[in-house]
Amino acid sequence: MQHCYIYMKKLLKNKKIRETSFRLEVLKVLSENENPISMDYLEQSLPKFDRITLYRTIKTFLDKGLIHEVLIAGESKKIALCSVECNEENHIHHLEHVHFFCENCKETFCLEIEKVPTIIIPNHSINSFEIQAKGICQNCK
Amino acid sequence: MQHCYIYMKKLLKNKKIRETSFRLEVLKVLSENENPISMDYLEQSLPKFDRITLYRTIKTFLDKGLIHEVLIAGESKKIALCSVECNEENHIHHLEHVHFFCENCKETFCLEIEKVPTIIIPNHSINSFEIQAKGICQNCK
DNA sequence: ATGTAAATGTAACAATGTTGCATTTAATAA
DNA sequence: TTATTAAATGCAACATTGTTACATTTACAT
Ligand SMILES: [Mn+2]
Ligand SMILES: [Mn+2]
Ligand SMILES: [Zn+2]
Ligand SMILES: [Zn+2]
Repeated sequence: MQHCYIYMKKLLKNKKIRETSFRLEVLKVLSENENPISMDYLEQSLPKFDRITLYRTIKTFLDKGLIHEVLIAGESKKIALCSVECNEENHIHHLEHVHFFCENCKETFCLEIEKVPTIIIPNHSINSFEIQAKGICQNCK
Repeated sequence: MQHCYIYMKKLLKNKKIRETSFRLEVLKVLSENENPISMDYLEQSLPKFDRITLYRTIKTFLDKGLIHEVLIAGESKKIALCSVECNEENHIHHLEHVHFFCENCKETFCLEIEKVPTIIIPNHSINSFEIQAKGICQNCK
């Protein structure tokens, strides 16, 4: 994950989000954390911030598909950067995005795994689905 | 789903939750709704209630495994009764519990489907996992 | 450089969740 | 049945989280 401003500015531009200094600060914190972070952690990581502007920033980032929510039962809501799309140098395919919560270190991870077999629910048409797994992470084993 | 008080009282007893009139009222609303409901809906469905007691009731129900949370990205938190365990008369096996959000009628469903193939994440040990699907439900097709 | 729509900061407010404590109640023992 | 006791409740006061309105500032296209 790159943290430089040029990269972050490009991220905003790609998603048609106006570049402001505050949005770059928020994006910097998100970029520095590989794993999903809570609003609480985000606020503590920002040097100075206006609470209302932060809410609006998060809403904008969510609406424009720059970040996504990570909801694990019993855990506080977290957010994480969406993974970058394929480009000329780097193609990611046949991978399924899952959320993993480690019951030992309490950390939440966004993981890309080999595509799991299609889920079928009789008489329902599925447009998308999410998987949240709990267990013991790589580092804690 | 049975709604009678004898059944609800048994539910509480089985989970070692003290029987009180307020808890029976909450349980009644949950029993009357097959699908997960929001706190907001629950509050509006209770004849009279104390907000603080309601929070504590929900916490107790969650802790004792009588209800479970249903978290869908972008939707408000919902709760639903846990399905009844197997007993002498009725055995349920090889079914996986999934949450389905209908993008048309905006309803959330708890569904039991044929067991999906095991999900494997390299170097992680999975104790449990949840699936949240979005699409069009049975009724809306 | 200028115009304009978007973003920000301030304030006031609304909704949601928590804690302490005195009173009431349910479950248990006598 | 009654007495005992730990749990649940209701109230108040508080803390956290999220929203709205509006005047000011800023980004960005012309
Ligand atoms: Mn993720
Ligand atoms: Mn469910
Ligand atoms: Zn871990
Ligand atoms: Zn539907």
